[in-house]
Amino acid sequence: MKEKITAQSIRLFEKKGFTETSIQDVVDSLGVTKGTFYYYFSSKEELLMDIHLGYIDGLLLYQEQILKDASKSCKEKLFEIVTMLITSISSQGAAAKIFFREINNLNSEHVELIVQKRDQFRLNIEELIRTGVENGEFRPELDVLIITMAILGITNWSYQWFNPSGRVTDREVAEIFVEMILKGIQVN
Amino acid sequence: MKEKITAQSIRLFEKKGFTETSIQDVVDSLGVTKGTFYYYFSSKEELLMDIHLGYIDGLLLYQEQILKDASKSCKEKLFEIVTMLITSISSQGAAAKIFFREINNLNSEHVELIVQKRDQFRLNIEELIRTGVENGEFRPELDVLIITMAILGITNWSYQWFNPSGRVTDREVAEIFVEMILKGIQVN
Amino acid sequence: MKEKITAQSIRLFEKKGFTETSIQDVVDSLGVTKGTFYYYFSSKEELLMDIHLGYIDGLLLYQEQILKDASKSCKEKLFEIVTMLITSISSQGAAAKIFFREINNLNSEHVELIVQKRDQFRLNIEELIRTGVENGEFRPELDVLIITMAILGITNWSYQWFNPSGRVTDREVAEIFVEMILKGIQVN
Amino acid sequence: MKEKITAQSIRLFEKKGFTETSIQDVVDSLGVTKGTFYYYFSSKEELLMDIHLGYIDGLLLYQEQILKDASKSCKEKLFEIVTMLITSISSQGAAAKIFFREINNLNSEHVELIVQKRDQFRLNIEELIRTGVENGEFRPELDVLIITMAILGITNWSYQWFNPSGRVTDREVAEIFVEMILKGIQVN
DNA sequence: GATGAATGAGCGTTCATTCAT
DNA sequence: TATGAATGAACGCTCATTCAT
Repeated sequence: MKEKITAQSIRLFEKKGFTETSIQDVVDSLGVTKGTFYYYFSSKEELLMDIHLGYIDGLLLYQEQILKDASKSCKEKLFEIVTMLITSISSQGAAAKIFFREINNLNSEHVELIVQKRDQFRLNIEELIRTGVENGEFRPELDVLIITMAILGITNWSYQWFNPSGRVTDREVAEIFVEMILKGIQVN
Repeated sequence: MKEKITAQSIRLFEKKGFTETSIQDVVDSLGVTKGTFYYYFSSKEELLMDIHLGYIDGLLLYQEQILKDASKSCKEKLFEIVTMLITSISSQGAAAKIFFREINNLNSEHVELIVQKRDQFRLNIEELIRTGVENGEFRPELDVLIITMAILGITNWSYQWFNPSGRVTDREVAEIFVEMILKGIQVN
Repeated sequence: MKEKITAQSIRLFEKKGFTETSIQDVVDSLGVTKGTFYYYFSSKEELLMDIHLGYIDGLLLYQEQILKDASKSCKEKLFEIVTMLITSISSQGAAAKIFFREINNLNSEHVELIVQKRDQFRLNIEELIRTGVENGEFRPELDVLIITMAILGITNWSYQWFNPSGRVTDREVAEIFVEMILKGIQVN
Repeated sequence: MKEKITAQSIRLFEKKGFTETSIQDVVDSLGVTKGTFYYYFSSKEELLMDIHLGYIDGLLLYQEQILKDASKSCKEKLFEIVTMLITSISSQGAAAKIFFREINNLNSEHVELIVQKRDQFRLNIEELIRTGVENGEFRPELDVLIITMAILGITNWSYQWFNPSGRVTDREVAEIFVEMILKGIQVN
């Protein structure tokens, strides 16, 4: 039941927004009562936090697996991380939208925890870029921090537009993105 | 007075969010009463729409000026548009945050209008890239639509992190971004 | 309107208890809406605090007037204070009941303030007894603190049973009380 | 288990109040579940009634024992009853507070029964005073009903302030009270 | 132009109680 | 005996909006 509530909430929060979706909306759509909701969650905010944690923890876990694989180059790892992000947006689009859009509806302690985890994710990419610079894969003059923000912008922004059933698959988008990140768009 | 209300609202909406900011908050912080608000605005949503229009119309206007300058190359125009976006986030940070974050609080007609304008802005960039491909500035195999989304992601995402009083100026960020967009990050 | 709400609330809180009386009950009985209530009071607890302050401040003010009258003996002052308490319970019975019964529904800060005022009222009586002992009106071996509590018990308890329209008037009750306090009940 | 629930409830009801203490609070603090509570009690109100009965029935029983002792004078009996009341507040302080404070949370039938028992307790004291008047121990002009209320006020009020671990013991308080009741406070 | 009293619909949350297991 | 999922009614409170002045 807790999972049913979470799943349904993700759907509704994505469609109507967190604040605009009432607990009543959630439980009505499941044919249960508000009491049931509060049996499983202590507050609406806790539910939102659950959704946030479910999303970011999954990403962090997968990112770590990618990064610790000593057999791959930095370029390959970058490609895999970008792919992972687009894929996650593709497969968990609703949760992703909530994650990027509704963070301000968490209380300050929870915001802090989520921001910490987002920071960790970003720092891991910074580290990857830095390593790539050091081992000669990436250009030495790069401003690692800004470049990392650019890469995150490219990928994260796709929650705003990427359509899993559109012309281009998630993997193809990732390939285009990485091609651009590595080679740029100009003719040499 | 209408402008004072708008300006103050932008500040409050950015800090606390649109839904979490009440009309009472706005008028209290200005030392006037709710009646005054409703003399100038027919609804809270109209105020939000005003803020949205103020932001996007400014961008569109400036974008057009950049694009119609026949003396500049596509690369140069791209640089100017990127700079404009970062600068706008730098100088109108609060309005930018509201623009990207609170669109769902507009009613459906207004959402449609804003989306149309955002689409126009994007289509203009697509057109610019396409022209660059055709005239040999950009690589011919580019997927113009996805690349445009990547560029928008890079720039728009900066509303999430760019700090005008930080280490790097808006212009420097724009330069780093365009350098990356054009040349990529890998060593050739 | 604020006074109408307060007056009606006193009536309802006395009859049904503070917790058992809802804001809905209050506003329904006045033919207004909840919004009106919250236009005048920031919370239900604030209303309760208003009622408490209205009661205790009135008593303290009157008590001071009695005590500062240099022309009266301690016995006379004691009689006037007892009379005042019974009379206040007679004329403001409902507020008195709420005052004695519902203090625990105030928040901790407000409880502290009210307790402080009740303490002040008590300390003033202690001081009166002490003065009476010193000037030979009262017996020298009295335990002033406990005696004060006994006097307060006699008077305050009357909120539980005193009926203004009963056999004995408030003034008569006060006379009986003071007679007993001064002379006791046994035959000498 | 039923006694454990009752004992724990008395502690919680005294600290937080009856209405403010939920069944959940009670069962959580005992490490059991709500179902268990409803196995032993048919309602929260029944539990409160149990507490009331436990307190008043004890007092009535003891009062009867005191009163039927033909070897004691009315003064002595009065002293013993006052002592009993202060002692009960001292030893069962929490239950006493609940008894005096939460009676309004009983349903009307139960209120009636408790009031009846409180009345019986009071009537027994009235009878004692009346006998004392008739046999010459107490002054003949006393208003027995009001005097009884005064005595009850003195003793019952002590649930508001008496501290068993304070400067004065329960027995000493009783002695001071009875001394005052019998002789008054003025110098003859 | 501006006020401020009043509305009314809705929201998040609580909690005593029930009941199948 | 005891559990725990589920209910449903109520509650305190918020807030965008209206409107007579």
